[in-house]
Amino acid sequence: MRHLTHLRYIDVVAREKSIRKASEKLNITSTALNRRILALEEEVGTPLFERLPSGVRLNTAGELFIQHIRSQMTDLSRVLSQISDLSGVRRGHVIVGGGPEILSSFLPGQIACYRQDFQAVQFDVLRQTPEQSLTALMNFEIDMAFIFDSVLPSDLDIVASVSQPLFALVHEDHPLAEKEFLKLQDCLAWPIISPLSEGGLKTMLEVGRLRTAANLQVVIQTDEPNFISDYIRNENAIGFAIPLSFQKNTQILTKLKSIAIDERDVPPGIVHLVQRKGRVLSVAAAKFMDQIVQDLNKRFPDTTR
Amino acid sequence: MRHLTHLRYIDVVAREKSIRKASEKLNITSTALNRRILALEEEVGTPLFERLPSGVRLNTAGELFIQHIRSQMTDLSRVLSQISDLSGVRRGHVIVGGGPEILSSFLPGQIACYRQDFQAVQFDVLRQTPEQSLTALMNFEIDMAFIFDSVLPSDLDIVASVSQPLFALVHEDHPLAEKEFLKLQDCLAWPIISPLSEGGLKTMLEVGRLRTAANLQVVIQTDEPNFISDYIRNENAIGFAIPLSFQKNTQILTKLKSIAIDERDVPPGIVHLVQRKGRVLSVAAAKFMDQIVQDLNKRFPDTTR
DNA sequence: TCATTGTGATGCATTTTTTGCACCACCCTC
DNA sequence: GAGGGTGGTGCAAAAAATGCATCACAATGA
Repeated sequence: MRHLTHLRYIDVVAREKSIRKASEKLNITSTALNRRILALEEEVGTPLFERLPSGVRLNTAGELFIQHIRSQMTDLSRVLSQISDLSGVRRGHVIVGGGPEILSSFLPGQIACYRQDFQAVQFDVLRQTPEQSLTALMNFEIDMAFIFDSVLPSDLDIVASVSQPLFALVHEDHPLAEKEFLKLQDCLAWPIISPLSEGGLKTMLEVGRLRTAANLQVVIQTDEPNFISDYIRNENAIGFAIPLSFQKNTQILTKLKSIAIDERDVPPGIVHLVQRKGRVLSVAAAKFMDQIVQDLNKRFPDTTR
Repeated sequence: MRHLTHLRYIDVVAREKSIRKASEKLNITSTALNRRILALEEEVGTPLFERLPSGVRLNTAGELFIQHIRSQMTDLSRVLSQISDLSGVRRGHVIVGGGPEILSSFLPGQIACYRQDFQAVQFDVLRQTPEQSLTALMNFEIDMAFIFDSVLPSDLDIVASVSQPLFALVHEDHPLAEKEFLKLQDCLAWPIISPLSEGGLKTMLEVGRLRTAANLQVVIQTDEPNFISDYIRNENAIGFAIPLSFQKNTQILTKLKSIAIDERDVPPGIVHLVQRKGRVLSVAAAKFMDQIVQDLNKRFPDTTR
């Protein structure tokens, strides 16, 4: 869409903070791009960028304008999505952000399920920290995000919240494998694979550690669910995960067993599904969200929305 | 703004329901306009207009699209207004709709007051029936409207509501002129100038008529405040108005007197200041609204918001 | 029935706009 | 002060938008 292209130019310049870099990304000359910007500033009647020796940067007017541009672009794609929905084929582009916890088992399942019905919908899945998700939401870069156990600003709409107790992952031959549930103290004798990044799982485990004064033997720190599951197939170590990361997934649990940690030791974390406040999503994204919320409700009846 | 021009083209075609007529209005050839539309439909991927022998008409996709276009246009002008507000000079364009009741005294005073501070703001004042105001609001043709005693749909935001009792207008030499207030029965002996259009004042008077079984001698029907005031300077007739139509206006009341009608005879009507639900107005329009609401609160302390 | 008048669509020449190349002026780093 | 980075500009070529003349079609009216 030609119209969109024009807007995208400005957007990319703002992101790249350099006309030349942006021009490469857009496959046009810096000249053309530069003149476009000059023309736009002429039309608006005031400069939108500060010129620095190292590139350009949005000034206050530019910040206002770029916000408008971005909201226009997403609005347009929403309308186009609605329009093609009229003709029966649901098209669209859904962009989802989230941490490693939901990227391994839950989200792939959801998207596969959705695409059974609507083949023309394309998905972008981004691995992000909670902070990245928040700014991406505000900049209209993603449609929705999963945020695990993090402080949420007020300019977000929480679409669903699901409580996630901590589970230990062990090999099926592990001495603890037959237990129904574990106290954190039970893990002291074994090597521990701890989450790496701050927040989320790591915080949950940390809380448990402080509560129970358990001196866990952390031998590996990583956030990769696949690494964890592969590793505990080799050594009798203990990994940790939340149900969203392994439920319904046969692959990751092969020869493994998940055991609930006593909630008195480690209180459950909460995963929020959020979107930018007040934003109207495209038909495709909205329906996808619906599906997720319904599925969460089915699997975790205490999900709130 | 060039960008805006493109959007306006489509908008005008939709309004005129004819490419040729629209092209005249836009001072371009029908060819150019036609091709623009074809190109746009190409980009969107589906026709937006039905071609009829008598012109064009929006189809469903077009309706969706035009709504987007209009919201984009007003959004853009809002952003531009915000941007120029950054540099201290408040620019902008405020479009207000309303019935004759508010066009005579209240609105001119408000706009004059506002423009004392902000000379660069331009106003459009449209005389509209309540129905016209409502559709104009929904189509982004006006920023705000005054609606007098009419049913309000739920897709409006009521910014302020002010209760307006009925007043009789008589010449200062009129036998009734010295009274503090009037019963409707007091008016039976004199020629009456009644409002013409349905709704608003007319309805108020009608309610009073039914309640008190007063058989008023209607000799003239008109909605024009100026006509009414001029006429009762000549014949000892009685006109009717609400405070918003004559307050603070020396001109219209010259040699005239306004007398409150007993509220037990005629219950007060309500004037609502409304805007499209959820719409963010330009700085100019928003500040103007603020001023109005403040002024209404000062003059009619029972104003609700 | 046939001419008239309205509608939107299209081929082609013209005008306007946009783009790309080469180059300038500037700033920072080394 | 050389080198590499930035944005800005003059000029010619390329691309896009426009206008004219004309077509096809439908409704209207004599």
